Amino acid sequence: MEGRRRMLQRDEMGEIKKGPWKAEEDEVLINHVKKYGPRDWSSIRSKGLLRRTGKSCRLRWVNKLRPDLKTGVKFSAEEERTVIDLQAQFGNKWARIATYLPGRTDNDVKNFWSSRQKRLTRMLQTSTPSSSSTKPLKNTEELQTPAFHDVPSMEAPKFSSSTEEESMAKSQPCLSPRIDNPEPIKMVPFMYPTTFSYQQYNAFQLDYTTSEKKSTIPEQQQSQIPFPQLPPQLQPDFSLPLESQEDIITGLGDPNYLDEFEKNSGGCAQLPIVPSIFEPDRSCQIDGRTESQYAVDIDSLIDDFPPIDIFDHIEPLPSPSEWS
DNA sequence: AAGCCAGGCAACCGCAGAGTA
DNA sequence: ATACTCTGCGGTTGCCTGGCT
Repeated sequence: MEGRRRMLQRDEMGEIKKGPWKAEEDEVLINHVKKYGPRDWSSIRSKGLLRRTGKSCRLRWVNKLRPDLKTGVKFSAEEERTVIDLQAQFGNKWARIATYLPGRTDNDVKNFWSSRQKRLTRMLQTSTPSSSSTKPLKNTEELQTPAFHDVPSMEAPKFSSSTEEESMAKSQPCLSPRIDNPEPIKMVPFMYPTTFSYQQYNAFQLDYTTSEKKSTIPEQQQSQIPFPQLPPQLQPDFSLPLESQEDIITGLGDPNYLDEFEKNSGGCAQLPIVPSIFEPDRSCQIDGRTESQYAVDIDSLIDDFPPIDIFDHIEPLPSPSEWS
């Protein structure tokens, strides 16, 4: 409210104008770019063409007026996958990520990502009643990596130079798999590593039941439940290539996977998201060197399912001695 | 019909780096 | 070497809209 009043005051005083752009202003801006190209943004104001700052003009051009933009088109499943993959590699380098998505701006990517994060957060919060739902998030770090600090980190493939990295990325606009591999994709058995304890596994068991529907199985009996059972829609299919299995795990195979996940996982969705990350599952040649490829990298996992404080609700399992 | 809420989006702000006088 | 300007980036905010109650 205060901002809007300030904005109007400035406007009336003939100072810098802010807020939504009018069609006439767009027209002036487009004409300027036609004449001089997309630069000298500040001169637009100094010449008295518009009462907008150079920054504002540039932003308007880059995000809305540029001719090659995909305005009003939702992110496709492919684009979504690319963003997820690149975000895992580059972090929040939206401008850089946007260069791999024709017609998308850094703002688009940023907005897409934050919407996605919000949505995931909401999903997890709805599914984790009591303490966590009322506990405000303090910072982004808390949002991202609560229980992974002790997990060995998986790094994206190393490149010897930024040029190499860039050329790789350019030749692979959709980076899954990230690197050209002439070999057919290997079938990877979906195995639980022997060093991975049941308790650790259980930490990844996301309970998507509501508080009402929450399991009432006594702890003792829980320990008798056979080792992780997946609901049919999340069962890995060993006949599928790795990527498809990854899709099952992350849900990326379905463009509306979040919707479907939200709808269908009314029961206890157990996501076998851990095992495949512990070992490189394919390798490829880069300039004569062998590079390991991971099915899922830890960062993207974390980002895909920001656990927030879901671990607050993991009840301690009975000790092995209590197992019958 | 009105109110609430979440999602989508546009735009602003602060900061940093590059270029230039 | 320094100050200034321009440009670009990432984070954040606030408005609008549609769906739901």
